[in-house]
Amino acid sequence: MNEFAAQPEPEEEARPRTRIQRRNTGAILDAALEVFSAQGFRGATLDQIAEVAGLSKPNLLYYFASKEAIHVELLSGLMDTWLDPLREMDPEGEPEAEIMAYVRRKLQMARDYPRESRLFANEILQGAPRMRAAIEGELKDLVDEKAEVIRGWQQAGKIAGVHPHHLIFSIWALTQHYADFDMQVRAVLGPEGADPFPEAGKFLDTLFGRLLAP
Amino acid sequence: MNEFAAQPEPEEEARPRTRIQRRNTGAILDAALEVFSAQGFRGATLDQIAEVAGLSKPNLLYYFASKEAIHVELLSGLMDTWLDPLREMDPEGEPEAEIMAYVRRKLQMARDYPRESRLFANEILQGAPRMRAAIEGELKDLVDEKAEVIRGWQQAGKIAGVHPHHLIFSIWALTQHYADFDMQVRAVLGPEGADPFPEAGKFLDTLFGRLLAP
DNA sequence: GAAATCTTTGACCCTTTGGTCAAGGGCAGG
DNA sequence: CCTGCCCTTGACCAAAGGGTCAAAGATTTC
Repeated sequence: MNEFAAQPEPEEEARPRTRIQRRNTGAILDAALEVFSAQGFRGATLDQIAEVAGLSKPNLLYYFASKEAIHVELLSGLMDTWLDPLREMDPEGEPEAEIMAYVRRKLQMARDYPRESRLFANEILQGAPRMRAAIEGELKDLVDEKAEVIRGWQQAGKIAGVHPHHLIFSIWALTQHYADFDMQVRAVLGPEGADPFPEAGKFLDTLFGRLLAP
Repeated sequence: MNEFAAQPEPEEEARPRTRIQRRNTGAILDAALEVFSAQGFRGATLDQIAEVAGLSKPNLLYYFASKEAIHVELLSGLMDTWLDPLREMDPEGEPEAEIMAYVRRKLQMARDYPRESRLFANEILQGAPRMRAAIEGELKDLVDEKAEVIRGWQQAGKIAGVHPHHLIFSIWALTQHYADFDMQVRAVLGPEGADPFPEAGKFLDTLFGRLLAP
């Protein structure tokens, strides 16, 4: 062991240790998610985030180096959660059931995590200035991998031979729409359709059922 | 149906008269579309818009009262263009063909007017603070009307009996996705899929063909 | 229970940004 | 070629917003 050893943590910023740090960084990230997803990066202000988090602005900046740092932290944390439903798609499973299950998981995410969906949408809309690498790397790789699985299923005659990448895009578009365009969906459905999701679920079941039938 | 139809021009600001006014307001609105759609309302600055328009900032404000006024002008001009493809759906036409044609028109708009699509998406994402009225009025009314037409077609057994409103949402989601998430689509498809639209068109033809078959 | 360390914040700073204004430039009509 | 009305802009302004800092409060450690 030379004296250059003993580097406890190889990478970047240390994660929160104390109870109080854990609580505050958590509160900040949650508040930031709230504000960024509703206002976009430039639309959000540190004061707003601080207020939602119940902290003072300088206190925010004690935990995060900058507004940008908070945003980056949110996004990088998000990517995994976001891709999990696709990761779970099992190459060994029953093809149609696997895809339908993926659709349902994704719709559930739109319902349960609309803020995350909007944060993501905002970022992509602006050309993903802070996520390009993750999109072109991690995300593309996973999609390519799963597209290959789907192609296999199609060649085995298990499901219809539609373009795998566009199939995945269609799942994203149709499910995230209910989070990202929530305001419009609710406005159009009016008060009767208070919760659009049950009906959306039925609709998507039909749609993908028909699309995938061999 | 109602007698509140179009009045000549009783309201607000006078439209541009002179050649020079027409040219400059045009340049400003085009520049603003460029900048707002790429950066969002708060992300855009008057200086950026002025630069793209080739005018000085005070000169912008000679033509428009405020940043907000430019935005509002853009959005209200947009609404009509945006709904036109749906308006064209003919109740007297052949049901499946009418809907398929609507899908194609909408996809073409996503390809030809991505900035408008993103401007719209930005606005809805933020909860439509400047368009709520138009969404809840004009847009909802048109959608309700067309949903009724679709329901008629379904009861006549011409197309499958899927939820009309969600059918329309699905058309919006699937077509606008190619404009709003363009960056992601291209990143995932990689260099081979340089122009995603031809393949997207084929995919959507299949998808809606299968969905609508009675 | 005092030193050492971690949290918190009031006050402050400087840049950005939406918006104003008075004065100067152009251009049409007489 | 002069008068009057558009058009244009350099110079400002005030507010907002990201970020800093020194000092005061808590906590933890020994």
